[in-house]
Amino acid sequence: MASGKATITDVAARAGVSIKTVSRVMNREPNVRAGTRQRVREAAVALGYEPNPAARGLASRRTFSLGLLYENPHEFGYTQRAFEGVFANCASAGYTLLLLPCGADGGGASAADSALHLVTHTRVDGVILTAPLCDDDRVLEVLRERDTPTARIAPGKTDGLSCTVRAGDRAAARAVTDHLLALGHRRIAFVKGDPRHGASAARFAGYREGLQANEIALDATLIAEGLFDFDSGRRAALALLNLPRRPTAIFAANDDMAAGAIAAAHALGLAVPTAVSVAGFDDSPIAARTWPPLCTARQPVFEMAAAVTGDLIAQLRGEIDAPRHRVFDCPLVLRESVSAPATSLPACQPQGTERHAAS
Amino acid sequence: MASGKATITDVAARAGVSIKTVSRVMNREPNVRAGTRQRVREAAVALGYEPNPAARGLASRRTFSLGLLYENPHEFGYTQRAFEGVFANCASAGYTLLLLPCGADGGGASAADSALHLVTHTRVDGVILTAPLCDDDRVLEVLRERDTPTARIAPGKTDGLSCTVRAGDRAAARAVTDHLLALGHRRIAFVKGDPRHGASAARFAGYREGLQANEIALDATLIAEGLFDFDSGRRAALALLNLPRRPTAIFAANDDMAAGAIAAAHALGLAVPTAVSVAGFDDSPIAARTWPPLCTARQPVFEMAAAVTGDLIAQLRGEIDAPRHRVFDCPLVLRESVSAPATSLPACQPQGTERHAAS
DNA sequence: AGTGCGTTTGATAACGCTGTCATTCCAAGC
DNA sequence: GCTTGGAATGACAGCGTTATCAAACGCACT
Repeated sequence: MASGKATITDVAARAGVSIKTVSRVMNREPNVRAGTRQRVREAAVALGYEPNPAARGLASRRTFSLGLLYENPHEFGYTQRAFEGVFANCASAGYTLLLLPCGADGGGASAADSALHLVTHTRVDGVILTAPLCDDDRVLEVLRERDTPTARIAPGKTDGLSCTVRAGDRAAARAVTDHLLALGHRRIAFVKGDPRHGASAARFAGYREGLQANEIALDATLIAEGLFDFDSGRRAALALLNLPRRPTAIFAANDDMAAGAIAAAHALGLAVPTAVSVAGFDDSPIAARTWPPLCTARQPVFEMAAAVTGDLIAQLRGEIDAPRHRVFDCPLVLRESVSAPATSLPACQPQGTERHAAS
Repeated sequence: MASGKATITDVAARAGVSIKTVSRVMNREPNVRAGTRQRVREAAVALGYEPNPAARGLASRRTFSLGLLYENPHEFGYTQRAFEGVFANCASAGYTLLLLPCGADGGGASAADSALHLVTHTRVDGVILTAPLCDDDRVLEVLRERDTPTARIAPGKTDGLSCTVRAGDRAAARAVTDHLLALGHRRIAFVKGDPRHGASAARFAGYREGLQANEIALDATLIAEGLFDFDSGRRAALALLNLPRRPTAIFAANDDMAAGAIAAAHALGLAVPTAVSVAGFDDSPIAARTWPPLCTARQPVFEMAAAVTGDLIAQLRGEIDAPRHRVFDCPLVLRESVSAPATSLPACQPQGTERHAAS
């Protein structure tokens, strides 16, 4: 049965009603008698009827699709997890999802141009922005001009117009710092994240707060700049670990950089966590794949993305008036890359000493 | 100028032609005088006209969108790279891309149901399947029933109906094996991939071929089963490295499992590559993030995905008649996880001895 | 000038649905 | 029984394109 060619007219004929009533049933509109509704449903199923999205879109001036705009991520695995969360909610709400990578390494077009394309050419009903695009003024302006409802994942600031979701970055970074302090670390280095991301500053603030609460002065030599990617983390850690008085712990603002820090430690023949502890942030897929596995704070990206997508759809449906702003906790994930500092630091057997200088 | 509300009628009026002519110009159809074409183009630009995809889809019975169906991948990072490649070509050809994760961990619906949804509800013009879905008979049947042009990435077998692209798995696995042999390894273990992937058998065949060419008998105790994910690689390596006569090298059928093997070696206090060499396959993002970095074969996923997408679009446009089947080379990537075997194996300083049993 | 034929253009009918508004139905109230 | 008003239903006009087919055009030949 059902060759996918049935139209609303066929269903209407079979159910003995007008096409308008079929339309009402398919769109879950009120004011249809229960019996009628039932009959229409059965006819639709029997014929394998699926509304034609193009016709629906043309008549209703909606596309039932959302756009997810993102930059090619330094944060390894983040985008995919966010996508899964967004998709989960789109699918259940009957929305279609368009991904749009953009930015320098994303494929040519500027972020604002991509956003423009999304709203003019593709005509999505709403747009979801991930960091750092969600703080890009030109992108936001384009979307505002077109009155496109927008949701933002991990923005630096909320704006009272768009739904947002973010992690409790400061509190979680504070918890990681407290954990290191509780183990006895006093020289804790911090590798900052990409300054374009709002989360970077918040995580750094949590780190500072933790030190302050323990009356440890901020040591500027222990603060390094990073960009959220593996290599910037590796380089930052290399510099930190070559310091005359090197830190006993490195807290990197995300896992990818922390993985880089672990690699740097290995390269210098410093065992983790014996010689130096390393903590990250996110609990991204790589956190469980380093050796030793990364101690980190779990950012529930899937859940965050799903939640904000739900809010956006609710807004599109007019179910909520004011935009929602959600904050998710990031629980500490204890893994082996962190331990109490050694009282003295024995020179460790370097690893991979005999390795080649390879391509 | 251009508020995105201009219709084809506006453009026609401004250019002084009929809407049909505008349509012809917008669709690059022949038989329009050069001057007319020019005038229409200018009018369209001046008004900021963008064709309405819904109207276009309704009238032409096409959606100008493709679906990418994939299982939530064990292969870490693979899907995202494939997506980028597919997207790159869709965007330049004016196609829109719909991602559809499916399968057990993808979000509920079975693969065949997802495929059905794609062709009935979303009505994509074509579908791209990644392994292992591209060898799923039910999925293929659904698509064939609906006459949906299909492209397949890394299928086990070609079928003469759909465009395909795959890596030269056997040759590349052979090259990795040869490399290990050339360094002097004789006890080379192999961790197989997910048997549902066509690539698994091909890579294993390459490994066997390499041994055979060097007249080394296949040692069944050195063959382990894996599923392409980190943990199955870790477990397989753990077993192999606990063998009475352990291998001097482990060749895992993909990088994620190889990363697991490295973790296993570390856990047993075996230095990589001093005590045991580890090679992977894919050159996925994790390959550069392990310690030591992974020696592997580079599978050009982006390029493969882009190529097969181009073929699919060409097929949709009727530019090619018979489906194309492409094979991509996977060049060897030399990195530090592989070296010549030690003549004798000194007991190594175990790493992370003091680590906690953490959560 | 007239004829023929391929090229260029346009009038108009779909495409399958939703929005608007009129109509019908039905139970309650007098 | 007769009104009344809200709930249920339907007729019909778009929505902005493409497809069809006919008309007009322009050029090379008689």
